[in-house]
Amino acid sequence: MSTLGFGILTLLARDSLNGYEISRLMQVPVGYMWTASHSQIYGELATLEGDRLVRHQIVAGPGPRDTKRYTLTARGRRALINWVDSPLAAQPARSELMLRVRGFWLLSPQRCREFIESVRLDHEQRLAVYRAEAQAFTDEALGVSDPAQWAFGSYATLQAGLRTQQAMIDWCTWLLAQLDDQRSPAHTRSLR
Amino acid sequence: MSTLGFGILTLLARDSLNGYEISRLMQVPVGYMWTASHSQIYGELATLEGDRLVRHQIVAGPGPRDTKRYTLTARGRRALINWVDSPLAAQPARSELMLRVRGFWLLSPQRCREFIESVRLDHEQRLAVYRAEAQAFTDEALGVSDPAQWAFGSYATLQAGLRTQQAMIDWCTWLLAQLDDQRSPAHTRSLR
DNA sequence: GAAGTCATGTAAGTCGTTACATGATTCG
DNA sequence: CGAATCATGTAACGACTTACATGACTTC
Repeated sequence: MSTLGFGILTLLARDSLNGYEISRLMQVPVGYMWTASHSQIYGELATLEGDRLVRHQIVAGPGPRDTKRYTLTARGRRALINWVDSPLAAQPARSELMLRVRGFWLLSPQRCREFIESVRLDHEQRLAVYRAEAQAFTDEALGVSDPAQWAFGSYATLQAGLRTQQAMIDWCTWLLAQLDDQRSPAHTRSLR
Repeated sequence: MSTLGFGILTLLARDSLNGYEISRLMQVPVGYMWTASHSQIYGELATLEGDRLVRHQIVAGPGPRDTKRYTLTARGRRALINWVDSPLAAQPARSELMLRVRGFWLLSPQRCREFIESVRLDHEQRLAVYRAEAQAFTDEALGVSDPAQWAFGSYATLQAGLRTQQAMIDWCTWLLAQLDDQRSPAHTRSLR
C-alpha cells in the first residue's frame, strides 16, 4: 500500500467524498500533509476499491458525468488504524533550497542576499496563511484540544507548519546577517 | 535538466569525484540536501557528459574495474551558476508524519504519546549529529563566515538543519503536553 | 575464509507530473 | 459569450527504488 492510499483513507475516515473533492483537498498547501494530482487519485481509488478498503456508490451530480461517492469500508478503517501508528521509516531529505545554498560560494554576496530575501518572503506568506487557518480552527471552537476529535490532529499539523515556517524565517534572517557582515567589514570593524 | 544533475554539478564544482564517491556523499543524511542511489547517479553522469557539462578520465583504481574521475567543464560551471540563483519553484509538501498525525483521532492518546515520543527521539538524535558536524566545521576553521568559501553554504545548510530539528523537537514536546492534558483532566482542573 | 569496501553498470517496477480528452452548468 | 467549476478518466514521460550482476582487494 502506498502512502497516497493511506492519505486518501485518512480523508475518507472523516467523511465520504468523490475523487474530485479528494483531489481538491490534496492540492491546497494548507492541508499541509501530502499533495497529489487528480490523475493519480482516480487510479489509486480504483486500487483501493480492488483491495476492498473503500467502496463507491453512484450519485447523479450537477455535471454531465455521474459522481462516484467513496466510503471507507470496515476493512479500510482497520487498515488505516493499523498504519497510523506503525513505525515511521526515515524519509529521504530532498531540499532544492539547501542544494542552492550549497552553491552560494559561486555567487556574489549581493545575489545570495536577493535570493534569500525572496525565500524569506515566501515563508512569511505561508506563515500568514497558516496563522489565519489556526485562528479559524480556534474561532470555530472545533475540538482542537480533544485527541478523540478529528480537529486535534489537523490543528497539530498546523502547529508544526507554524513552527517550521518560523524556524525558516529565523534562519533566513540569520543568513542575511552573515552575508551583511561581509558587505562592509571595515565599517563593521570600526564600530566594534 | 533535473535537480539531481545540478546536485552532482554542485559536488563536482568543489572537487573531481568518481560515481562511487558521489553516491556515498548523497547517501549520508548529514549532507542534508538531496539523496540519490548509485543506480540513479551513474545514469545521470552519462546524461551530464552527453550535454558536455562534465567530462571523465579513466584512472586505474584499487578494484578490478577502472575508475572514472569526473570533472566539471567550463560549460558545466556556467550552467551551475545560472541555476543556483534562478527562481526557486514551490516544492510539493509531502510529510508522511503529518499524515499520520492527521489520523491521531483514530488512536488512543496513549498510542499517540508513544508514537510522538519516538518521533522526538529521532529528531533529537539527528540534532546531535548536526551539532557534532557544526562543531567540526568551526573547529577546523574552514571559511564558514566567508561567502566566497565553499564551507559557507554547507555550514548554512547545517544551521537550517539545526533549527528545523529543534523546531520539530519543540513541536513534539508541545504535542505531548496537549495529549497529557487529556490524560487526567480532573487532576489538572483541581490544580487550577 | 567470510564479510566489507571499492567500483560500475542494467532491469523492472512504482510514484508522480503534465498533457490530452470530454462536456454540462453557472457566473460575470 | 467566455471562463471557471464540477467530474472522471487515459497516455506519455520522468524520477526514484530495489534487485540483479560482477569481481578484486582488505580486514577480521
